[in-house]
Amino acid sequence: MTARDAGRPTVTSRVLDILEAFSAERTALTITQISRRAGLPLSTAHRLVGELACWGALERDAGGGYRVGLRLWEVAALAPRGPALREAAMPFLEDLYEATHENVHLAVLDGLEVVYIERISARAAVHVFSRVGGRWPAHATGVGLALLAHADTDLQERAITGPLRRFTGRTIATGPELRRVLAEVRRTGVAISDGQVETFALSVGAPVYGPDDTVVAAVAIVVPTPGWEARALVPVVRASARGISRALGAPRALRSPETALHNR
Amino acid sequence: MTARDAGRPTVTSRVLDILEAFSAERTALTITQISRRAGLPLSTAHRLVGELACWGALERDAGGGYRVGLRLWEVAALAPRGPALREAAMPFLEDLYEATHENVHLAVLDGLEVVYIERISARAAVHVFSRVGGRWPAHATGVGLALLAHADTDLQERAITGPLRRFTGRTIATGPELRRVLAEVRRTGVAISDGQVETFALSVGAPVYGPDDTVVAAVAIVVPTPGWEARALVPVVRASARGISRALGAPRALRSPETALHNR
DNA sequence: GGCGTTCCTTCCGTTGGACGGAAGCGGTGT
DNA sequence: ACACCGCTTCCGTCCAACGGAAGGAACGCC
Repeated sequence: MTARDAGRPTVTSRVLDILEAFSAERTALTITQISRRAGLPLSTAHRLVGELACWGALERDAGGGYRVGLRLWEVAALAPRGPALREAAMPFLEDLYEATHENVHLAVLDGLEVVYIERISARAAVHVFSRVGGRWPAHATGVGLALLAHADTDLQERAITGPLRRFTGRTIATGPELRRVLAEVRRTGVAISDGQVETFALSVGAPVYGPDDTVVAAVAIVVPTPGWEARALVPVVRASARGISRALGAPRALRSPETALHNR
Repeated sequence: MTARDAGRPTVTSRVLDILEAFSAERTALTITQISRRAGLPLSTAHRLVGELACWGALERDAGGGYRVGLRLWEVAALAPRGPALREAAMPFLEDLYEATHENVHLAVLDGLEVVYIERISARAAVHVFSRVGGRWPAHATGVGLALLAHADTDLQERAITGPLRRFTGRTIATGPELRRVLAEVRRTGVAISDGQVETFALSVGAPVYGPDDTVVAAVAIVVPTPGWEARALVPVVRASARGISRALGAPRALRSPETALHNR
């Protein structure tokens, strides 16, 4: 599947390997470090990094090291599933934050993981595991369950049959359990992850629909668990998701307000 | 200077040309469009785009077109001058927004242009020209003047001697005038752009200092001009800039609060 | 001061991957 | 049915990418 599956390194794959060498822990690297992490000969890394830096995809810092450059960020700011989505959702996320003063998440699905597009956190909030641009297994979090429940059937099957990483004693750990939870999420329209990532945290998530009426993202709110009831958060999260869907132009969000979906 | 100055197209430069083919107006392109915009033969574009899409730098949408991918955005989220800066500044920007409910900008300097890192806008705000990830000439805006005034001397000279694009009758249009304004900005610590981009808008900007006590960014607030006085905004903007500088670990921001810099 | 280490940069002969014209394919409009 | 447009695949040519090697600069240790 990958371009370098046959051990045939192309120039493009090397360039991408260089970008991949950077991580949240290592945002600044020397050429030598890049060459090691990307598995490239020093002279090759030197040449490619030079070209990338010249264009602005990488930048040199004061010490001579390289960092991800502004120019790359400018291009990335055009990603529809990233900043463009964030832009539309921001007002609603701020409302959600104002209503609770807890952690608010906006994420999309990529494979079996969620990628956090935006995060608003309480100043002195509970320990936050998420990071904008960061990833997390979908089966554990509120946003992840909301996204997975509305994903392609074969993707769901891959999640159900695949290994499920365990974070706490309450993390969903078996396929049948995940299948049951996903069905429940589809029935109620919201996903609740109670103590499945951290024992003392609770997350309520809801799917966000795009113009073609498919689920494109999910919002969630994460709160400390003694002190909040999941039931109390369901209406605001659902309303926020509807608002974002409407802003994105989802037909579904324009229809009858909360009748068919509302159970009980 | 450029890698392709000698008309020697390298693979890396072609890959970057492909990324460059995307713009704010055209966020989705077909292979044919990419090949035209990047000036590449179709088969070459096809091969390179395929590799980029395989890695995740580009993504296919429902219609078969290509968009900037999430994976690229993840890497770009590591840029110190982008998201990392934004993260530290966000609480202060929100305070600034709460205090005025007008447009708040955070930007950095790249050449003679500013690049907007973050923007908070009033829901039904005045017409907004800026865009996150967008560029604007530095000599006209509040953020731009604040940044330029503290930039390298030779960069300032390039701005002063270079052509100055005019937006309104009040846009700074001559070198000597710009030189005078920049000196004024350094003296007062704030930059005021009154009607220099749009006739009925006023902007007050202040520099943000990094750990090494150099100016790394600028904050500004943009308000409609009949209804606001620049003088009234100076304290909040300055306080916000100081707050962000402190959050970034600037020694300067820890020193005596507002004595030496405060004039009158 | 001498020496080892580490990292950056440049050079250049070899070679294998990038190149792109051409042809085939599928969809759409007239 | 034909023309058009865009996507995809193929394959022989050739030149740009490759990377080992050597030189150079900066730092730290004995």
